[in-house]
Amino acid sequence: MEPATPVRTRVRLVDVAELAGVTKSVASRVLNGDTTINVRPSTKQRILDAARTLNYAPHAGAKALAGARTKALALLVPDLMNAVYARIARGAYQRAREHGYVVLLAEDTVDSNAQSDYTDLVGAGRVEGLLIASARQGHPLLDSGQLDAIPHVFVNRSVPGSGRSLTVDLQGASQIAFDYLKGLGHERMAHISGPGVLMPAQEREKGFVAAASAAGYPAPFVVREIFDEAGGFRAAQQIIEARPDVTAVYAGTFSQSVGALKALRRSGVDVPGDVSVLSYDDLPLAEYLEPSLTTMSLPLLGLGQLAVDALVAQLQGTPPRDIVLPEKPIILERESTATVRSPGTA
Amino acid sequence: MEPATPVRTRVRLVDVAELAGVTKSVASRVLNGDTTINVRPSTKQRILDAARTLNYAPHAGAKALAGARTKALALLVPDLMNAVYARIARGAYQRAREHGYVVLLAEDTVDSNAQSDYTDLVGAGRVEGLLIASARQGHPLLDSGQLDAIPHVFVNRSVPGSGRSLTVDLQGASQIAFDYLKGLGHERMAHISGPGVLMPAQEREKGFVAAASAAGYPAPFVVREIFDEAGGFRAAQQIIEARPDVTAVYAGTFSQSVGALKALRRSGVDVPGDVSVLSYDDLPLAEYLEPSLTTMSLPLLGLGQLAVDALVAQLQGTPPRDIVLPEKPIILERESTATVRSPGTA
DNA sequence: CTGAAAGCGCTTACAG
DNA sequence: CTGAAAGCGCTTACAG
Repeated sequence: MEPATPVRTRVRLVDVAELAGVTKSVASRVLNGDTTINVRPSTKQRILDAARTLNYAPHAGAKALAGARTKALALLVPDLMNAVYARIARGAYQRAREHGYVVLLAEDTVDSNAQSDYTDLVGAGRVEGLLIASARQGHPLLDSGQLDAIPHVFVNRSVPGSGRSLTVDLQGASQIAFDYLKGLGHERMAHISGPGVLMPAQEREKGFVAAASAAGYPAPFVVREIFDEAGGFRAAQQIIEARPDVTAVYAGTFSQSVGALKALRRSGVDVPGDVSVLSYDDLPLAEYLEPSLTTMSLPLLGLGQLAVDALVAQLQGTPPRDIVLPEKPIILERESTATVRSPGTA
Repeated sequence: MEPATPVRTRVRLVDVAELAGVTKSVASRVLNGDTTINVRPSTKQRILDAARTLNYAPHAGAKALAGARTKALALLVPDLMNAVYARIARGAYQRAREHGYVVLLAEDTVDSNAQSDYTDLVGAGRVEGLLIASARQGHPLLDSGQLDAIPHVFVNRSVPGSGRSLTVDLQGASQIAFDYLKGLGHERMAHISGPGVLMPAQEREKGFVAAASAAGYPAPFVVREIFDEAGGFRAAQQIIEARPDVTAVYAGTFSQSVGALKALRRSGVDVPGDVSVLSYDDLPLAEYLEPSLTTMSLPLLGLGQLAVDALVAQLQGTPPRDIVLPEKPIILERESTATVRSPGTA
């Protein structure tokens, strides 16, 4: 059994140079857009044409070895199945291509070996930088000190002291959420938050509580559950039980909202008649649920795009800094939220 | 502005060799598990220890240049947001790691440039092989002849004549679906199929129609719509309008089912009282919809895993062949399906 | 300005 | 069996 060998032998830089009647050096410089070189436009054109004719694709490994940039970035996400990361990834891909970079996506799950992911991608010299959307507190990469050696950016994660966090203003989002619900006349609200160790959950929670306090409203009832449907389900049960007078629920994720909807329905609580539900993450599905979900839409695509911008800037020597996306999240109103029921109607 | 240079200089093979007191050659062979070499166990151990101590990570580019395998595969999916591909991807990652490979994920959307994706990954020598889950008919890669030069496998896509298709038996799945609905007493069924050009849609459709015909049942009413919620919504509307006597709907995707549920609800059709809905793709969400969705669960993780196995085998010289997953899909029964309503009850 | 040459970090025939 | 050496395809000081 012979290893399958590619049929066609690789087109090399020399081949291009030969066809264009120049040396490798010139061809290399022209192809790489070196501006310090001075070649006749006709020569330049000949080289470009030759490359196109031969379908020249430079060997990434050779380039990297010779000291050139690999023009590759890696994006680490905690969960491929999560639509939020899928959006961020899409934004990152788009923008990366505009910068001439490829993005290599890796799922950095809790049980997968972050260490070997890192080694495979960074240690092996495959990528120039890392977009990390998977950094929870205590993440192995954070403590290993390995990140010191490589340009990186934290996406949708504020890592204290890193100076490299790219985030949406979630406290601000919670303020918007509060104002919206308040505008509908709600006073007794609950918030379905996430695991305490997760920064986004903390931010949302803090902002919501602060907003209520600033408005002189009763403190929202906060319950922390994991970010999936089951978490939302349990959270809603707790809310109904502990605070039956709550008229509005603000949930941290789409999945939690779906779970909450189910729990409320089960308990005979009408949405939005008795309780309004405000969700996160405007997925196509939101419109098709029963009732359709009012959602807070975060600029996720933009987050991915700006993350790439920030990383590329870092690669070019700009000192890294924390960035909070300027775009405000917006609320897309659907059926799950409504004016508060008049007191005593229930 | 200086380019950010990594602080630590790279640990090379020589460094490991030196520390272990051997030459590069020996170190290389030992590290790569060359069995033809004969070294004392103690020497071998010293080399391994040295590598670990120094945290040695071989430069992927240099290895590739020197003719070694890159130990990297690329997976092309049409849509990152689609949970089906996320599962396939997860399966592929797992298995690839077991084989010592990295998987680079790329979203190969209709409007993205498949050509440049290809060039970036294959042409640049970044990967040894391609897992293609994005090949629709007329896909640029299919006609360009470029695939001749690289080992590849089509995942969940049967590309006629390729001899490299890895698929689930969707006709068989449709047979199972039919038998299930028939078992519930349904006779007048409809099928929400997908765009005619997509092989999976064709297979499902063909199998369902054939099953009905073989059983001597009326031909199912088939409507072709795109694979998302909106498609399912429109499809259900057409079904209600054209065939109000239909009692069971078999939808090709989860999203279509969600859309269909909404359309039925809107039209006052009770699910499963009036019409049963059988969906595909057992997502966590299925349980939380109203009513919860009965789904056909495909061995998606296994598909990703076997795809990697097949590609790795190909890389080792085994002639490629079409493979149909042996595992049968299973039906997870929930609330959206029920025994047919007794005739005339409506 | 331009081209010849060195060197990036590996692997693997090949000679000893 | 083992080690010195060539070579993979590039880039980029450096000498001319």
